[in-house]
Amino acid sequence: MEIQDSTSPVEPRDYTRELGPSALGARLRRLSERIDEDAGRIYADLGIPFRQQWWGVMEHLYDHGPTSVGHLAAALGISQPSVSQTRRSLEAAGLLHLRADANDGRSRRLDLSRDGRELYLRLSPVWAAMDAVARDLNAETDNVVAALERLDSALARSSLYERIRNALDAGKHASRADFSAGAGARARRNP
Amino acid sequence: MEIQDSTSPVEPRDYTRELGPSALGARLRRLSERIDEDAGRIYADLGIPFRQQWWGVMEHLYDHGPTSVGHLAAALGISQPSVSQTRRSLEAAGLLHLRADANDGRSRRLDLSRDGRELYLRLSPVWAAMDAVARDLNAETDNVVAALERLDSALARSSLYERIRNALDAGKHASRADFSAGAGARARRNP
DNA sequence: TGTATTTCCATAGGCGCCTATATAATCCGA
DNA sequence: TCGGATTATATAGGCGCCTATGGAAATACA
Repeated sequence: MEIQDSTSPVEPRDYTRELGPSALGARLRRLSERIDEDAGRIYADLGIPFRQQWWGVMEHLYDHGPTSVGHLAAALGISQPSVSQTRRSLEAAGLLHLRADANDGRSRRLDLSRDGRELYLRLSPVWAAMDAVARDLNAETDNVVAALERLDSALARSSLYERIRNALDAGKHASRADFSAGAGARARRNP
Repeated sequence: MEIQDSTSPVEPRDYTRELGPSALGARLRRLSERIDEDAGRIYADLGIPFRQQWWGVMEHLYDHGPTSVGHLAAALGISQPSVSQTRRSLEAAGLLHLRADANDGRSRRLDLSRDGRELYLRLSPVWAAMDAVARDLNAETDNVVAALERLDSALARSSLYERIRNALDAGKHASRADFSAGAGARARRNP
């Protein structure tokens, strides 16, 4: 996975394999990007311009019909500006209509265009195949999705911020000692 | 977790809980961002300007001493432009020195500045606390890190792209049938 | 020695999300 | 009725990574 530079005096390693939020966050991001990239290549192979961010919006509109930016945001669990941005790119691609809401001058009704519906139908079997692959992958990884679920739940119970704050506050005296010991140990290791 | 809009006619749901690469990718990204955000809040609380992307580079330079952009990229398993970009922001923050390599006119030697070293030492106990939290979190989630490891390994064995390609190619005839059935089923559900 | 190829790094632009902010419309209480 | 508070959405800018590209230096080969 890593680029092995045999002339490197330094042993290459995947630094995201270490613990710590920086490593964990980076690792999750990297996996996410790898998955996005691979899925993107499939669309490119099929000659279909498609963006990952379109999927949730398209699916929701196809399944549930016209709705507002805010409802979409709530339904998809993402922020309103994200929906707004997605709406904009979908519209630019001719896949979505925007109309004023008859009952509220602030609100916009979003709906898939004919092209949007056709694209959705065209991609449905692709997504079905992707789903099947993801299911297999999940089984192969001994249910990584459940593990992510557990992580989600754990962070919902107590956010990482809270956890770290508690650790820092609880270790207020001990961390002084750790600071000195840590600094010393680190200083010795420095060439 | 979701914004519950009680006036919404649509049942909100976390769409990343579904299977499929789009959902899985989005879920990983979301977790990554949540973790980044929470860690970022800690630095903000401490009044320390710090960016997530600095961590790997700083740690490596502190531990191993001056090195080149390319070596850092290999060591950290990220792309050279990412290192280049991180180098730039570190330098702008006064945390890193850049020097020409005496033996190769194309290469640059990167090293932590005095300020960079001091920041590293200052943050070490914070990172130690973060590590401990991550360890607890990992235990609480029944080893989510191992699950991510398995996902990494599975994708290294066979990329998602390959897997989806195989599924699409294998289902060439079946997917025609699925397409018709799927389209029909979907069309009926559309209001 | 000259040229083609490779290596190193900087830069540009993109991705999909986020928060912050601004503007306009709507609601509600005095 | 008016004005403050709330709601709906667009826009700006940022994050940390990526690929693609370009320029310069080094290397390889005829």
